[in-house]
Amino acid sequence: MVPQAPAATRPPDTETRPPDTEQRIFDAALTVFARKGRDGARLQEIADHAGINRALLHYYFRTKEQLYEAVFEHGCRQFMAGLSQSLRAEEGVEDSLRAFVYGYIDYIYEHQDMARLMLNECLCGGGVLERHLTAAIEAREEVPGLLLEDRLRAALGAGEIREVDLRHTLLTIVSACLFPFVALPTVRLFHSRAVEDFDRFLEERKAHIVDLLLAGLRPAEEVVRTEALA
Amino acid sequence: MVPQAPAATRPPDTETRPPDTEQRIFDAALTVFARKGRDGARLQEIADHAGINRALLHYYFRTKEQLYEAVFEHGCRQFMAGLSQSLRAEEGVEDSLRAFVYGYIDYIYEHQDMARLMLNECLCGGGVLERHLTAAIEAREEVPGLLLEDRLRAALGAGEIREVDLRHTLLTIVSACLFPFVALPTVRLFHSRAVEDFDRFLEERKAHIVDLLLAGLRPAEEVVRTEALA
DNA sequence: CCTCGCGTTATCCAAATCGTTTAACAGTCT
DNA sequence: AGACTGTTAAACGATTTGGATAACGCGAGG
Repeated sequence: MVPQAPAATRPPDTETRPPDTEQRIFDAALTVFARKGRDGARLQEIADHAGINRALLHYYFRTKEQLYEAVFEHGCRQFMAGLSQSLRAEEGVEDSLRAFVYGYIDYIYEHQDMARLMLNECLCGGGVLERHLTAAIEAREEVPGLLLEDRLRAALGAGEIREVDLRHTLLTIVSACLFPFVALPTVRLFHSRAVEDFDRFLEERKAHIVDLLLAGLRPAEEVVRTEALA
Repeated sequence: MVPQAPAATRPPDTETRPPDTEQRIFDAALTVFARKGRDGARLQEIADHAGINRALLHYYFRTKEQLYEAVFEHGCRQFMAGLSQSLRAEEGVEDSLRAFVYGYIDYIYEHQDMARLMLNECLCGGGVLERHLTAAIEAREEVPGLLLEDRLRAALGAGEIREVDLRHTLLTIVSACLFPFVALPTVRLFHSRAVEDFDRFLEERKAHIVDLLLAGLRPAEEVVRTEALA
């Protein structure tokens, strides 16, 4: 009889010293799946990355399919939760936007593999990703970005920003933050800074996005004032 | 002795009726490689997509590696050439930006698989993509976007746009145009329009990007004028 | 102390699948 | 008829997956 996932029996949290093998498998699988994709990934490579025997993968997760599902489910939930938690709520629109961009880029930087895994899912249909995301949405879990959308909507109602399509604006913000990570090899060719000092490149990027967006959303009140004076 | 790629002997263009098998293989391989990646793609699936026998793949391209290389090389060159050709040169900054965004999105729409294939390459290191791109750049081939960068630089020098980092601005534009395609399954969840009527969604997107960018780049001359009047 | 259970490894196995090769077949051209 | 080309069916070897087995180390508990 093959024992079921031992995680179910570990909650008593014995005094043993298993150096968190399950987490190491998660990390290794995430890395390999993100690069090679669901089908391209080899169990042997995952086992090597985790520094364990291949048979142990079957001990924790019976099949490759279940491993992928677990990695995606676990990673997705943790990713979304951690992300929405790291995005502090601010009062004003300007501060909200700045906090989002800075928090988003910082978070993605720390979870690049998860971002790549999600994108990989998108490339091959996105069935699994869609399922998990809709489940997260229906479960009323906090979806990052919706908070910012609310802020923008309020600001738009108050005339603090121009009349723009909020959904498209939000998509543009996310694109500007996320795309450089997933397209890094291409970005490097045109952005020497991203090669020499990636951290500094990201700081420049944050400032640029906030600057461009704030300028793009600012209401053209000066024009009105000018016309009023004319 | 296995015959070399018959394309080399076909230039006499015999009166035979081979319904362009090579092109069908290219298209099928592009589709499958873009979704499953270099390792994840199966020759059987490519053959099925092309409606041919698996052995015929080896008749045209000796190995899977060479097939991938050929698809990438051929597709990449054709993609870049066609793209830079479809981006008409305009005089003013505003028209240049508009032409770029509209042309870029239209072109990507017609070549989504190639875009996805390139991104897939990025996800697994980007070695092949980097090699082909640097080769294209060194060969002085026209790289899409550089023309727009020149226009923006000139406009910046003439004070027609705000003082911004051109490289980051260009990256933001490309991100805003490209990301929705590669992340489509996710976008669909938040953008109902992208599900119901993708074409109309793209039209909205073009208009939004141009609008936001023009507003974000417009110099705050009204403020100056206002101050001058004061 | 011994024994048991659990995490772990080494090893092996059957079945499926993959990439590749070979031989043969059906046309067309000479 | 013979040669050549595009194509297919079949087969080969290597790899991958899922699964099983036995054994080892080691802490917990009797």
